[in-house]
Amino acid sequence: MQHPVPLDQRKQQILKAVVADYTRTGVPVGSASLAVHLATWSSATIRNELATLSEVGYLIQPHTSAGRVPSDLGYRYYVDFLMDEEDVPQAVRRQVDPFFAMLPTGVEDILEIAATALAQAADAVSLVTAPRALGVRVKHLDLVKLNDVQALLVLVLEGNLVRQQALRLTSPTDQSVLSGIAAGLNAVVVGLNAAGMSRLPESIGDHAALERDLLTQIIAFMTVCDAQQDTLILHDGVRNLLHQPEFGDVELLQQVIEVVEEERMLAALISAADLDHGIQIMIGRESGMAGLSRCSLVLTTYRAGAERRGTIGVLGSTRMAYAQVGPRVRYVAQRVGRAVGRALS
Amino acid sequence: MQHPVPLDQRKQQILKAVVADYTRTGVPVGSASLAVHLATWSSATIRNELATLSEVGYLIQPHTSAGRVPSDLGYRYYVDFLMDEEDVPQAVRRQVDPFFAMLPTGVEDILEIAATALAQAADAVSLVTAPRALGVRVKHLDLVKLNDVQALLVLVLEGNLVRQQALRLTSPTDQSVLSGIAAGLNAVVVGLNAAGMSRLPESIGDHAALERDLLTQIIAFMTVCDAQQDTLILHDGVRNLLHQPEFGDVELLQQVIEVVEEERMLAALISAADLDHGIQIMIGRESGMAGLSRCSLVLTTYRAGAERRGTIGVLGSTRMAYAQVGPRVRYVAQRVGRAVGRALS
DNA sequence: CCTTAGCACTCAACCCTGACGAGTGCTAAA
DNA sequence: TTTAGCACTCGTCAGGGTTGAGTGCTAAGG
Repeated sequence: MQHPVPLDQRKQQILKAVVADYTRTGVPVGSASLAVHLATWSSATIRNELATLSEVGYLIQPHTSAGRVPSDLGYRYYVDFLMDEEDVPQAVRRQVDPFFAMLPTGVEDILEIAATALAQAADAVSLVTAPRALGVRVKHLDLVKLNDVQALLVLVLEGNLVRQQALRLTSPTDQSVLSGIAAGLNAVVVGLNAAGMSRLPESIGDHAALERDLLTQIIAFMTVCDAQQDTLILHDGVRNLLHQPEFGDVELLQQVIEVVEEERMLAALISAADLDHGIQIMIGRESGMAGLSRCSLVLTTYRAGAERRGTIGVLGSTRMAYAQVGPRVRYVAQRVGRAVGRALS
Repeated sequence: MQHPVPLDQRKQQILKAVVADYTRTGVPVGSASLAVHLATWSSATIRNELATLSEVGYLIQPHTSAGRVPSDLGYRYYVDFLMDEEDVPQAVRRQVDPFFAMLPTGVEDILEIAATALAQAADAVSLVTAPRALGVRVKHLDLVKLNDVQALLVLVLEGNLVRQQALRLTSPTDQSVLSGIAAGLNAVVVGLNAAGMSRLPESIGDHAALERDLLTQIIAFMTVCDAQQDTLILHDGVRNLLHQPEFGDVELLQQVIEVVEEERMLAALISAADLDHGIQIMIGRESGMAGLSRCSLVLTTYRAGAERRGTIGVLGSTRMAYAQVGPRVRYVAQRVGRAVGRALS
């Protein structure tokens, strides 16, 4: 991001008022309507200021005789320097909290609930990724015979994530033998992650070739799991976009829905986000995604325990109420973190 | 459905031509354009026939000087008596088949792939429910200690469906004890469904109260699973609606998306469908769902093995090409059935 | 009796026009 | 430096005329 043009006190106040007005009404805002809010100056003075704000690129005029609309850059300035975040109102808290009052065991269930809750709380499309823990650890494993050449691996990971995968068997093997191997492996691998397990196969002698082969396959599968973890993206609330005037244009809507349904694009976007600083707001073209030129993303992480973290956030119109959305995303993130942490036991 | 008004040969031919034209163009079709297709009669003759077809309710005139559009009833007559189903073109087969070339283990993965494939093949919103088998049988179970008051039940069901659920422990129990109980239960319950298991707890004496308690909870959970099975509905392809002219109206789009995102409504609809006769087509208001008055559903079952069946189908505009969509839904259903059956081993 | 050419009629869609008004930029005075 | 005043721009909206697709009816012809 390039250095923002500095603004004096009055210009800041006016820019802030433009953003507030436009967010509320969705209509380009003119000097007259600003003059009633900012009674200190006349409409003519404000007009002059608006002209310079347009010159430096913070405001845009849709056409000559229209009011001003904040540009992406204008929103950026607003978000970085002017915005006063609002508390999450009681009404919203009371809407969100019940979702987390039920206590499902599976992390996936919690995430699905979180997506619904956030979509409702922020009146936008919600996005949630599964909690990523680099090198998630094994809590328990089991092997179930499928047929002569395949066995099903059932892995219980930290956070009660359950993963299954078919493993190939080099020779027909009874369920009782598989159970024995599973018990043996459990004694060794519990509490280890993929990296921690990588040396284990070497220590198994030739007398247990099958066991070693299975362990190798298990490690490979866990490595894949690690890599895949944040390609899973849940979303909800596309309907919330539809009652916004800017999406009355079906063209625009189409582009946005295409991006949302094509999870890969979102995954790329989310993994590109820099979430070390609490919350990341991507405004309009900042996302670099053509279809989202009129949309903004507000993303944050949720933490469950010290290590596990996932991403949660919303996708909405550039015109969204940033001062409200940010706190609400954080609020839900905190609830999700707590719920996932609880599920982790 | 009430008795349809019978039509003579010529009226049938004209109705069929109206449906074909309107499906292709999306514009109300007039007597002149029909006269070039049906060169046997003049536009005036056709006009007379159109008038009577309107009278009996098979056609609708948007306004006095517009052409005719098929009514729900008109489509119903077309679908029941006039439609010649088209073969699934090679191009579409080549588009669908690769999806099923990959072989994921989990049934859920297959369903997700199927949703994507069908949405593409039918150019509409696809809907897929999990395969329902009344009284699904247990293949394997395992118990993992979570903490002093909870244990995680991992159930592997027929078809390699894995389900997990936290169970309450009446007293602190070691993992080794839980593993012993799991082994004991496995010897008894494998191959049984919820109903088959219902008598078992009585036969366990007081010396194994914990085991009996856990078994009771497992049975309860399986019963819930049975009931929930077809509330899981995957969908894909909302974007396909957007390039259709009839959904240029955002109002309409909003209603449809609301129904699709609110899975409960779809679940009600699908479970109300009568799928014993191969394929069910619900046209417009026939679905009884207000938001879907301009949409049609084409649903069928897929079978994996003798007992398991799920529902798969599409939701699209009433104006969809029924002659193409039906066969394509069946084609994908057949592929899904085969894939799920294979995953079932 | 059925078919069809001809014709008057209807009505949405389109384009043009002028009035309106919201909003601007500029200028000159306070 | 601020602000009142004013000319100007331009999108929006309503009215009105034209166009053209499509109809229903009628009367003539097979």
